[in-house]
Amino acid sequence: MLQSQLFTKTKKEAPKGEEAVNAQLLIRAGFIDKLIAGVYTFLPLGMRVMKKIENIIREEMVNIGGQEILMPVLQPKLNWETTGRWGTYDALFRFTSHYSENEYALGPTHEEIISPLAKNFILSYKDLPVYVFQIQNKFRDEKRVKSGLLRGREFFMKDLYSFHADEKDLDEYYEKAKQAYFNVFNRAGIGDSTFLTFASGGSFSKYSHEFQTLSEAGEDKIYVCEKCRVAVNKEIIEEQSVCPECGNKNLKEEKGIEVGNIFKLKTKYSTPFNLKYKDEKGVEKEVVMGCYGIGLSRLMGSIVEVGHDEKGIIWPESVAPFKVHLICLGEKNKAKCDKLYKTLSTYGRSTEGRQKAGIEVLYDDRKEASAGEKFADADLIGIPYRLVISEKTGGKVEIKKRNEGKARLVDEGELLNLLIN
RNA sequence: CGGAGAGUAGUAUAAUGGUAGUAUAUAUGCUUUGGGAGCAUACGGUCCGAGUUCGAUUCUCGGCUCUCCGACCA
Repeated sequence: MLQSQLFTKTKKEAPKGEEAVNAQLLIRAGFIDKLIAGVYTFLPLGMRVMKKIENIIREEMVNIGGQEILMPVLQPKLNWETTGRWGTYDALFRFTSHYSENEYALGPTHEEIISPLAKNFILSYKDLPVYVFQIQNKFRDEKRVKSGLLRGREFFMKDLYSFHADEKDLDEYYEKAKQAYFNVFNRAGIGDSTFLTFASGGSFSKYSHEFQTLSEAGEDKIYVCEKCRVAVNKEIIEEQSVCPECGNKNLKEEKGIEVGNIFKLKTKYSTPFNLKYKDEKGVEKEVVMGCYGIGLSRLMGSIVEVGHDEKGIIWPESVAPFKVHLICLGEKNKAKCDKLYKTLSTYGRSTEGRQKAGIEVLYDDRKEASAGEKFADADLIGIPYRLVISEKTGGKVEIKKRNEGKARLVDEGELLNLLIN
């Protein structure tokens, strides 16, 4: 991608009044734009990050048997009346059609849609277990939005729903889902600061589990057992002030961002929707359910909260909008830069039928920008590898990682080796 | 939902009951290219409504919006 053609520009100043680091940096660098409080446009850079996060999550969900679907955001009142949540779910956006008396909701979560949907296809024990998920934007009428991408009214979420013949099967799958969630957060680069956290289980389970990323920007108080790398949410600390794994009473108070939540619904939604199956003996039984959510946009904000310095964002390579930021200094070097850009971005594409995607490069080819401006933008945008070609680099290329201070000169062969491995 | 603060060019800021200033961005020209370059010229602004006033961006009231704190939160 040529930076001269990028839709967005960086800003020198953070928007007025915006205190959350993720909001400041993502807006300044041109990843997102705020439309109203808690509602953002994802710009080209932000969209690339979002797609990478999405793909990581998709792979992990498919890996535990998830089948992807897409349910409607626009939903009828009836489904919400069936569970009694039309009147009690405060965060539900509700409205009436201008042409009729029909009332609708914008989906904040999809138990009310997936449960009756599943009735069409789950009739027998032979149809179980089954797992479906979707990735889409959700709407919640939050009393108070806050902290940039961390709590919004419209946000991206992955929600997976599992259907089982009995609780034992749910329990087994729940553990698999837990592991898949760890994989997601590890791959997204925040594994080191993300803790499995025991939280309220509602009326049907003792616990649910949250995945909490330690951050000052977090809104939850959690108590971390450093031995077991698990934590307890403050909401249940009255009844549980010791580590549930090892009994350790010496827990450390921290603030966390809830980046994921897994929950055993059991029959909470199968009952109102009459979601049943026939077992081997022909006896009707209720389907047992689980639900598993990850907020993608919140995850993106969390990654920025965890990975930044005073100059800008430091993206983990797995979710960075580009792998390489190539900076060309001086018009005299343009031909050299163009050539390297072409080499990198087409690398491996046509060699002996191997299908490689090429290296993702943002090429700062802007004539008018000064060296300082280009460096400042590179630091702000936070792409993992910065390459520079200038008068000083001679026949070589300077390479510097965003999270390291030192730059060094390499030749093209070494460069390719570094970037491919 | 309770409380607090704030709305002035694209962005960030200053000032004023009487012609709204600066920086940056943008446009043009020239110079410049290793840490947000220089000179010149140009373009561009007081959230909405009502009230007070000869006159309101400024004062008063109402509304809307944003941010923060708290409460709430599958």
